[in-house]
Order: sequence, then C-alpha cells, then structure tokens
Amino acid sequence: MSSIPDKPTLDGLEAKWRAIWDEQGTYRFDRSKTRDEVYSIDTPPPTVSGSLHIGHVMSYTHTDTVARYQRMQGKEVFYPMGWDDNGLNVERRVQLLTATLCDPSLPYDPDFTPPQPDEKGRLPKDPVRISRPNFVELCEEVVVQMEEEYHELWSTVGLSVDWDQTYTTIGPVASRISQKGFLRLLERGIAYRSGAPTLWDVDMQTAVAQAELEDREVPGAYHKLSFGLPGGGGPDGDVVWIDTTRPELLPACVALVAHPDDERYQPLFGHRAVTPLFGVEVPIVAHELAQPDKGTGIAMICTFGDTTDVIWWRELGLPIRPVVRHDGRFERELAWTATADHDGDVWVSTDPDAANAAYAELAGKTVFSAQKAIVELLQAAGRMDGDPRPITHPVKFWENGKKPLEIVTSNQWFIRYPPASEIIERAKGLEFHPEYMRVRFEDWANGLQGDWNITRQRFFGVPFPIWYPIDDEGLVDYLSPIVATEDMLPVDPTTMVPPGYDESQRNQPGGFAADPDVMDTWNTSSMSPQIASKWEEDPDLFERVYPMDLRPQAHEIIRTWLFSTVVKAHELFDDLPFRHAGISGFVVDPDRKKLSKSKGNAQQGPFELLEQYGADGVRYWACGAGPGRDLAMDEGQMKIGRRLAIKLLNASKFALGIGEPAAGATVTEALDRAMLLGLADLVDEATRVFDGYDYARALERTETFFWTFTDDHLELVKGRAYGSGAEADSAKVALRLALQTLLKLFAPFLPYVTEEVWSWWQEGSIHRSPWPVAEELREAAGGPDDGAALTRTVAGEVLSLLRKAKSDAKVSMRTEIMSATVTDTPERLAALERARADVVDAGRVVELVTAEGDNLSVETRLAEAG
RNA sequence: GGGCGCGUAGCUCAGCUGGCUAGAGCGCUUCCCUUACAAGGAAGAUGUCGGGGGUUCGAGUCCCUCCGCGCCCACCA
Repeated sequence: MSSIPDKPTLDGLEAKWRAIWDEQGTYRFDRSKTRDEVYSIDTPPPTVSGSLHIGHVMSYTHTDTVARYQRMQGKEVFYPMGWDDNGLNVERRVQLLTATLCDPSLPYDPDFTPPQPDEKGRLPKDPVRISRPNFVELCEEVVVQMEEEYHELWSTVGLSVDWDQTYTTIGPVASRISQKGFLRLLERGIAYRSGAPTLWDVDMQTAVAQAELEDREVPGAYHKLSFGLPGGGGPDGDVVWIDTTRPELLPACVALVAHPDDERYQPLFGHRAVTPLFGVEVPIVAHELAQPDKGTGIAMICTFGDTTDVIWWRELGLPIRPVVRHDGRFERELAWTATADHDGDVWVSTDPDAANAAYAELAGKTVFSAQKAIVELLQAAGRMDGDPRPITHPVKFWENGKKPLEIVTSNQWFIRYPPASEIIERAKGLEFHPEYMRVRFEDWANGLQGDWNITRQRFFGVPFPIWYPIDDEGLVDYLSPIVATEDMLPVDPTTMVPPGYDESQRNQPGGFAADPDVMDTWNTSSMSPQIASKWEEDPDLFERVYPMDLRPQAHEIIRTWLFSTVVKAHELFDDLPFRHAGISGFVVDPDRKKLSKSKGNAQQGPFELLEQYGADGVRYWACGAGPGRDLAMDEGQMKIGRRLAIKLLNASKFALGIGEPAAGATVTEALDRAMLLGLADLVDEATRVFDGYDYARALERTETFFWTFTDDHLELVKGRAYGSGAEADSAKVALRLALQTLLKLFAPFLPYVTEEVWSWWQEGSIHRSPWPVAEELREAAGGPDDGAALTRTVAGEVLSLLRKAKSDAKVSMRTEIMSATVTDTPERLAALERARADVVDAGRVVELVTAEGDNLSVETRLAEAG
C-alpha cells in the first residue's frame, strides 16, 4: 500500500508493474490446484516468422481479458505461451533474411557464416547453398531473435501469461509429442504412407495440404482442340472438339469425359478417341462432374491438370501418364512406342515417331513455355480451332506461393480423416464464441477431399521418426518403413540410427535410409494442447490442465488449426481438446480491408502505438470488438482509452482524498443507495456477458456506468462528502465501495491503471482479488429501494438543467443560482426531495422551490456575474 | 455458385428475448481555469435506423425480398 500521489500519471506504469508482477509471480500458475479449480488456455503460438503488427495485439488482448476475469473469479489460470517456429514460413523467411538456400546433399560446414549485407544493406542476389544442418542452425538463430521481440510486445501489452510455461513447436518436447502422436496413429493405421496425386508447389518443391490452398483469379485461355474419332459418331463426325486451358498436358491425357445425360456424346461412351499430335488412344467415359455447358461439354482428363482430374482418375480407374516433374518442368525422357513392352505400359501411340517428335518440343520446358510450344504444334498440324481465347479463371495456389500448384504423384504420409459426420458430432460438445463460426468448421469437414497429407519436402521442421530399408541392390523400399520406438523420441533419422542397424549402414545396400521429409507444421500445432500441458512428459501437470478450457484463435485458421486439433484429440484421446473456442476477427483499415504490411496500410507498428497511447489505451481499443468481429484500426479509440485511464486516476484520487468514513458507518442516503444498486446490476450484467465470452460488452457497460458515476454522482455528493456526520459517511462508504468495484470491473481491460490505483489503498494485486459480488453491494445499499432509482434519475436531470442555465448564460459553473423553480410531476418531485440537499449543493442553488406540472422544467435566477 | 456476418448521427460503435420523445464517445458549435482531472469540465446541433413489402395495437428490433460491403467454402475443363 502506498499513498495517493499529488499528480497521478500513467507515465512509467507499464515498466513499474511489469517488474512487480514478474517479481511477485502474480500470474504464475499454482500447480497445487486441481483440474476443477483451473482455467486453462491453449494459447495460439504466434508464427515467429511474421512481422509484428497491431492485429496480434487485438486478439491476444481479448484472451487476456478472459484470463484475468477467470483469475478474479477464483480460477487458477494456466496461461502458457508458445512460439511457432516450425515450418515453411520460417524457412522462407530465413532464406530471405540470410540469402541462403538449403541443399541437403551438401555436408555440414561448422565454420559457415551467412552472407553479410553490403554498405547499402543489401544481401547478395544469388543465395548461397548450404547444408541442412547449417540451414537449421540459421533458422534457430533467427527464431530466437523473433521470440524476444514477441516476448517484449506481449509483456508490454500486459498479457497475464505465465512466462515459465513456454514452449516452441520445434523444441524437443513438441517434437517428441508430435512424433509420438504420429507413431500412435501409425500403429492404428490412421497414419499411413501412400503414393498418390499430391498438390505440389513447384517453387518450394514441396507437397501442400488442402487446408493451405487458396484460389486466385489469373489470366488463362481456352484452346479448342480436335481429337480423332476412328469410329465416327460424334456431333462433328470423325473428330470431337474439346476446350482446355491446359493444352500442354495433352501428352498426359488419359480419357475424354462428358456428362452421362449429354445426348451429344452418349453415342461415344465406350468408344475411343485419339489424341492429336501424340496419337494415343483414350477411352471416352461418362461422369456426372462433367458439365455440359462448359466449353464443348466434353473434356480431356489429364494426369493431372486440376483436382477434378484427380477425382475422375480415381473414380474411373484410369491409367496415369505423369509428364510434369516436381520442379515444374516437363519430363526430359519420355518415349512412345507402337506396342506395349509390358503390361501397364501407358506410352503407346499409333504414330510413335510423330509423338516423340512433338514431345521433343516440350521436354525440359516449364509449363508456361510448353504451352506456347504445343499451341504452335497444334496450329501447324491443323488440330486447333482458331487462336486461344483469353479468360480469367480461378486457379489453386499454395497460400504463400507464387506459382500455380501442379499435381504430381509422390509417396507421402497421410492421416486418415474420420467421416465428416463423426467430427461434426464430436464438435457439438465444443462451444463456439460466436456460435456462428461453427458453420466454417462444419463446411470444412463436409468439403474434405481425401486425407490429410502431413508430409513436407522441407528441411526445417519436425522430422518423421522413420527410416527405410535398402535392399541388396541399393533400392530404397519406401513402403516398408522402419519405425522408431517411443523411447527414442525425439528422433532425427538423419543423425540417428534405426534399431538393429549401425551408422555405417546408412545409405548402403542392405542398410537403411532416413526419411528425408518433415511434418506439416499443423501436424505439430494440432497438438498444442498436449504440448502446453506436457502430455506424458509431466503427467501431474497434464492431469491438472487438460483438456483445456479455452482455445482462442482467428477465424481464418478454423480449417487448419482448430480442425486438425479436434481431429487429433478425437483420434488419440477420444475427446475434445478444449471446451470453448473463442474466435477473434481481424484488424481492418477504415476501408474494411484486412490490415497487413504487404498492402501498405499498416502505418504504425505496435510498439509505437503502445508508447503513444499506453498499453491500457491500446487494450481499450482492442476490446471494442466482440468475439468474431473485425475491428477498424482507430487511433482515436486508443486516445479515448488513454483518457479513460487518466480519468480513473483522477476520480480515484478524489474519492479517496475525501477521507475514510467512521468505523461502522453505513450507506443511508438515497443517491448513495441508488448508485450502489445500479452498480450491483452492472456487476450482474458484466458477469453474465463475461461468462459468455463477450468481454467487449462488459467493458462498454462498465464504461457507461463509470462516466455517469463521475459526471453526476461525484458532482452530486461531493459537497456532502466533504462534510461530516452520518450523511457524509454514507457518501464516503458508498464511494469507496463503488471505486473498489469499478476498478475490479475495469481490471481485465486496463490492468496497469487499475493496479496502480489499487496499490494506493489496498493490499496485494487487484488481479488476484475476487471479482465483485452484486449481492454484497445490494446489502451495503441497505436492500432494494425502488424509489432510489428515480431519485438518482431526477437528481441527475435537474442538475443537468441547472448546468444548462449557467452554460446558456455563459457564466462559470461556480456561479450561484439565487433561486431555482423545478416543475415536475408529484411523484418525481417527491423523489427529488430525497436528494434536495445534494442537488442544491451541486448546483450552488440558494433557494430551490418546486411546482407541480406535467413534465420537468427548471427556471432559474442567476446571481450577478463577478 | 453455396454459406455466414455486417449495413443505426461526418467517424467508431451500443441498442439483449419487439413497447414510452433512437443512444454513447470522437469530431463539430458555444461556453467555463470549478479546490479530482484544462492530456479537463458544461451545454448544444446533427439520424427517411441500406431500399421495398409484410406480421403486430406497436418494429432499428420478427418474416420475405432487393441493394451494397466483408469473409468463408466451392469439382475452376
């Protein structure tokens, strides 16, 4: 407890209280508490590759208000912090920051130092190729720097995180848990390895999961090609015209497809067509996904042009003719022959010489160049109708990628999804805040196509605890994995040796080879509840905090993080990983566009804003948006928040400065009772909405009450409070009780200023003090008093009119009113009588008379100015 | 194409299960150094509650429809 400062200020509060909270362990998790006494939060581990922006501050502040509320409600809050330093994003950023490129074939160089920027701060244009261990080292260095930045940011914002409970998604605990989850699913056949068409980013040369896709509108063109129809029977006789945007995939064509009800093509089903240039016979098949109104109504199926091709290929049991390599270029060596050499040979042509000549023009080219080349060939051969017709169409990209995705075949690890209905049913036990966000979860479950590919052909991430045997001829058997045992975890197969082998057998005939890939970052993030609560690492802790109470997160990652976490817990624990999902919106600029650095509309960094408006001011702005709502970037609101904090300082100084009431004093006066009863209602509402995760409304209601409290109540009672006797004590008791309550109601939002004021006159931290109880306020007010509410209303209105008289007369508020005549209904006049002395005092009225009338009016005679 | 959300004063938003003359703050106008606060205070002006129907004694609040904005999803030859 300290004294009340003469000149209260917000300056320096952040540094002061951060240090004290840290030193006193205000937010430290007390692990003597049991699960029912604990409120646990599955904090989103921020991706440390991203640049810090104000959007982070908003959503994390929301979670913090809930954490602080629950703590004051008596819960022991488990509020850890993780760092997502795993995955492609980090890797890309490290490539950019250090001008390096990972080349796994290179040996480790212990003396490597990354390229240094020149005098203009620029890095060399051509990246230096380095080994995988060197690259991982660089990643770890960059990640540590960014974690420090985030820690500083969160700490300034005032997140009540327990900094002893931190984890990283690449650290040994996370790796072990992630790998263990994988091994358990592998045992049950839920994780499996399979060769399948895979969405592939040709730039990064890695597989990409469905959840990471986005559509982009890009220019393309229809090309109308003619296929031969040896038997005739088509609408155009012995040829059939198809439209395609991917003519370069003609050598990969495996069938033509039309809708089963399409009368134009029904005669062709079961017959064969011959591809132009390549002379390959392909079946003409029917499938309901073919759209009669698109192009000519009959399409070529290639392996693979888009995801529809994959569906057709799978459902119609077609052969595969892969032509695009993993680097996005056409295969160099393909040869067509007149007859099949052996069963299943797909490179058979009616005119192999022509086919091989045509393909020679494509071999080794990028998809883009190959398209130009094949158009020339088709036009020269008279197999194309006119020129390409430009269109704009949506194409799938990796959400962070630069080039359209290709679909290539490759061996990958998958996790089998349960049926959508099963996941949706499981999620019924999860409360969404706001509830309407559930549809995004369910839409995603219902739209799933195929299983979850968790393999990434990258270097920085959690590796698979897997090796593959090499036979005596040196061939790796990728479909017979050697699995690590759980006691070996975490495993890096490139440096560790599988059971029963020794290092000398690595990459040798009869030996073993490491799985070269790493896991999808979401495969690890999806176990954040288990990682934070240290599943099977610290069973005592796990018991106390798992499953979690709250998963806070942004709506954009419902399909990734939320979905995969629910699926993992469903499979591994047969339960939900948390009970509530608090979904936050975005920070948007005034044009409603998502705020981001890349669009150049994020002008001020978060540290500058925190410096300028204070953490409390920024938090006030952040809490202007309820769950799921977007929030406009608005420095004006931060300014208001700062002003509110200053007002709290001054109002508190005043209320406390009047002095303490006599021991045993009670609240007797109508205005005091009414104020406390109103406050009790406020407590009820704030509690109710907080329980429903509507922190924004709790703040708004509290703020509204507070301004009325300072503008009217304080003005009305200040004269009486300065006096002595029971009436003065009534005011003092009520003021102190109200102040204590309001500070607590504000504490989750404005942790610094409320703690500062609390420290003037109370022991301990406000953030560990109990949340106010409405009934206690009602008792202090002496029980219900319906009339008091009217007294409060009428007194406030009359005071306002008295002030208006002075304002209209352009005189100081200190000017005396010689006489004031209040006209109103008898009932309201009676109510006013209970506060007559307070109104007279606050309005500086010499003589107050009343007259009955229909509605409120006030006539005044002012004293002479001067 | 399907779905979700939003559209209330110049700006940012309240308005819960329909009910007395539609609210707050910012901004704006006028005024006030009043001993909690001039990084303040008082007072004031400003709204066809997106448009059109409907239910109802009564609708910003419920139903239908249209328009605009945002987001999510989509099998995109």
